[in-house]
Amino acid sequence: MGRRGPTLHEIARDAGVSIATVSRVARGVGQVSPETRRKVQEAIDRHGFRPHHAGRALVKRRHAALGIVFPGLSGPYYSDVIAGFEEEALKARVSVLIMGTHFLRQSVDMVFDMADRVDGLAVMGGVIPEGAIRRLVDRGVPVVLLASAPLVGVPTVRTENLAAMARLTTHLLADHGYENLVFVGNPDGSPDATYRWQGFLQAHHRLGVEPPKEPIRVGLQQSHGFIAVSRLLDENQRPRAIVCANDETALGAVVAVMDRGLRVPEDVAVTGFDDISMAGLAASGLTTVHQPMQELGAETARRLLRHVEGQLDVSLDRVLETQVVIRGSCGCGATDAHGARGVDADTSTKRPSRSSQVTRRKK
Amino acid sequence: MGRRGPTLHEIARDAGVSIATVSRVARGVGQVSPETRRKVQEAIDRHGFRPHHAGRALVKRRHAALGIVFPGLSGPYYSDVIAGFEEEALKARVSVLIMGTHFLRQSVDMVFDMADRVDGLAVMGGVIPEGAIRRLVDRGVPVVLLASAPLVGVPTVRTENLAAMARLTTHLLADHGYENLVFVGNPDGSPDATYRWQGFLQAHHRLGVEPPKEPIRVGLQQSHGFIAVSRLLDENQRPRAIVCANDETALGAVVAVMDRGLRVPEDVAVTGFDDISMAGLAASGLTTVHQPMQELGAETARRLLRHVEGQLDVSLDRVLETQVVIRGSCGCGATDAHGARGVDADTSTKRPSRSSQVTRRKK
DNA sequence: CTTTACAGCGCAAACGTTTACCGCAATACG
DNA sequence: CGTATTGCGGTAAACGTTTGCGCTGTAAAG
Repeated sequence: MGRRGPTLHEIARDAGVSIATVSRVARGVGQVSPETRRKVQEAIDRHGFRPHHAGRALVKRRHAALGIVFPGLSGPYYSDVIAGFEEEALKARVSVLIMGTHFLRQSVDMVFDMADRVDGLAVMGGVIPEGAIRRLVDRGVPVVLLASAPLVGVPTVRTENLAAMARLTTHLLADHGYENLVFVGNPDGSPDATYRWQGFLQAHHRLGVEPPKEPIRVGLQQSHGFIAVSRLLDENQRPRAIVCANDETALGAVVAVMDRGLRVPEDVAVTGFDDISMAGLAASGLTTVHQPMQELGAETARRLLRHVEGQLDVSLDRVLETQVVIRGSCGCGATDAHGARGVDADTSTKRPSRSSQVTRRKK
Repeated sequence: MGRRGPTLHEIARDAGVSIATVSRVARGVGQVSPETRRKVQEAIDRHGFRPHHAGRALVKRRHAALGIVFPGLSGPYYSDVIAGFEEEALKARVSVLIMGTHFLRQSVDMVFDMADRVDGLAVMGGVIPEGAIRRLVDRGVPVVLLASAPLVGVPTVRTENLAAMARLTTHLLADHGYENLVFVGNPDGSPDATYRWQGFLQAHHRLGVEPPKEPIRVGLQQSHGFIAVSRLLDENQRPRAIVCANDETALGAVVAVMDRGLRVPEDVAVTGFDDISMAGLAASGLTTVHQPMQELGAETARRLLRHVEGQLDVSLDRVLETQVVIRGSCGCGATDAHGARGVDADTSTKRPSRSSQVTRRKK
């Protein structure tokens, strides 16, 4: 166990120079004669020398790594955010440490462990308590919050949730004239869900419609949507439309509805949020809100990188735009079956619909 | 920029002891009187001391980190494998470095960079050339191959692809009596695709049926399946069944078929591979092969951990079982619409079907 | 009262880098 | 021919830990 490969000293001995010279040659800096450089380079190649990361990190006081913390790791949402984050980090030649808290209590400790081996940390909203974030920041750890409610003194990157959900809900209420909507999702579960629930409420209030007292509080996975809606229908409380906190629960909801022999959207309309790449597939295509998940990750990485350099205003709160995407599951143009987003996004038709600021997307 | 937080020295000075004692107290080891321990612990708490990772890594010659390398990062497949890997690593209190090569040439260098800062590396099959793997191993880097063709001297963890695909293809050929099958996927793209193509061929040969000369060589994303099948149908070459290399392309294929006004499975049957959680949703539920992706990641992590400890037989080639899952898209029981796997897997009915070793799954 | 044992803790040597500083030799300049 | 200048490259001091070793002093054993 332990170290593999040669050190500066061995190369130095072999090449008959000092370790300083080897270090200079290896990094291609400093004043070294072509002659010496060649000789040293040969020794480096011969031994396959590569500098040990820890030694470098110690003296440079940089880990050359960024960390990102999520509640869990599986699911299309996380993977897209991670992909954007990682790609941007790689460009800056910085490694990415990843962690899912899995909702364990011990996970806060693990986040602190992680903080000790990276230069900066991206933390998704809601995964660890605010107090822990504060302590991290107080320790001097550069932190960027991701999809989180803003916290004073901590830069944030997120997407617009509230207004988008309000527009989507308004579309159901005003354009379709649906009454009796339900909301599936737990507002206390994550900041995203909180804002979406608020947008749902806001739309009702603006239109003078009484919203449901309570959302159906379940998690964000497909199975949660399925179970919640199955139960709802079994109780013979059939809503006209089901507004889900994200696409995965919405897809679960669609299955549950169809499972009871009902049709989407004729009997029950369903909407989602996120616009994951599968959203175009379900039944007649899921009406949802598009948010740029990959860009969310990428922007977070860029900000974090700047934060590490001390070049970021910590009061930053970047809000990325989102867009309502109308497909079939809300009841619009049922003939536009299964719009295939992600398949050919460039040619997707965007045109104003009945409700302004709403994009209708087909094929 | 650089270091934040106090060092052993500052705590030692403050507590009036030596750094050795502080180190011992911080780690809870060695002989320290209760009195001293208390005093030092107070100083540690007061300053919020946490040991600097690089210092420790240097002397312990351990990074306490594992790396995992994929071609890309987004998509349900990777996220599940990663989730399994990460969870297992976390249990061992080891960090996870993640990287997507994005099919760039420079990525091989980056893999070597990564190798310098982890204790072991999991590499997905096909992402970097075999020669690079060899060099990694020669340098003494513990490597475990993931979903790769076996390579002598390098432990491998993978899932059974060939036989499963042969069973699935046999089901289409023999049980359904379909002729004129096409295969969508690039056998040269990844080891998984290679084995699946071979299984497809094997089934044909065993039944004495002439297989297609060539597969339709496209990538593994949904859009690739959509485009490939759209083109195929536009050329008026309608196959009776489309066997896809994975679920995502299969889902793309389903959309393409429906887009032409054709029905799945009545006009064209479609099958996938992987059994991602969305597979239960598409149209009448995707017939596919279930493979334990999360377990694949977890098992890889466990093996890698043992490899790092020098306790792993490098000739290991672990093959995880897979299972054909029959849903509606192959033409079986069209009334079983949209089996919702993942929703309630425990209650899923498993019963022998016409073709042995095949599981029929509904709801 | 002397020896032995051992708990408690400090000293100092690693671990493998980077880099400020300095000395030396060769060149340029007056 | 003496003096600045400059290019090379070596010396050594960090960076922050862990840990083998050895020195104390007190307690137990003889």
